[in-house]
Amino acid sequence: MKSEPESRLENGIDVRFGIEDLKTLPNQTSCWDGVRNYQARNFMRQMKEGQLAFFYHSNCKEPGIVGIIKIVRESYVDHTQFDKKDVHFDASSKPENPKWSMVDVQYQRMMKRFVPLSELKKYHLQHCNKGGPLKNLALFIKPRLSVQPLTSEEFEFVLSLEDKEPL
DNA sequence: GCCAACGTTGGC
DNA sequence: GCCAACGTTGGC
Repeated sequence: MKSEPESRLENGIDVRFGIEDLKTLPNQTSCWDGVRNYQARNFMRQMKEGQLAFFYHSNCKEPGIVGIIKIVRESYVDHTQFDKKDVHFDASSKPENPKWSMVDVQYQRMMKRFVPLSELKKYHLQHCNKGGPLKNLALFIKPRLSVQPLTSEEFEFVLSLEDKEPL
C-alpha cells in the first residue's frame, strides 16, 4: 500500500501520510481513504482482517518499503468521497450508491532495514532473466496502482530482504 | 520539472 | 465500441 511521506499540497491541503504519521495516531490505526482507482479499490475490497501489507513510501526522495501494517477492518464506505472539503471529494458518487471503499490498517513494525525500490527493481530484472519470485511483482507489472496484491511467495521473499545485505 | 505509462471521459 | 484528448501517478 503506497502513501506519500513528504508534505505536498493538493488543492491547498497537505496530502502527506508517511508511516511515521500512522504511528502517531490512536491505536496506531488509520482508515486508508482517498483511493480513487477501481483496480486499487477492488484489491482493498478483497482484503481480509488480519492480513499483512507492506507500507510503501512513494513520490519521495527514497521510494521503497518502510514497514508492515495489518488490515484491522475490512472494506467499508470511504466517507471522504462525500466531503466537499476533502481532496478526494467525488461529486459523481451518491450516498445511496457509493463508489469508493476503504479499509482500516494498523501499524505493526518497521522493516529491519529500508528496502528501496531500486533494490526491488534489481531483483525483478534478475528474476525476469533467470526466474524467481519477483518476476511478476505488481509493483512493476502494474505501475501507478496505489494498492496492489502480492502472492505469499512474493511477500515472503520481499520480507526476507530485510535480513540480507542491500543488493 | 519532465514525461512515460497508464486510466478516464465523452463525442461519434 | 472506438479512440482522441485529457488527467493522474510516481520515478527520475
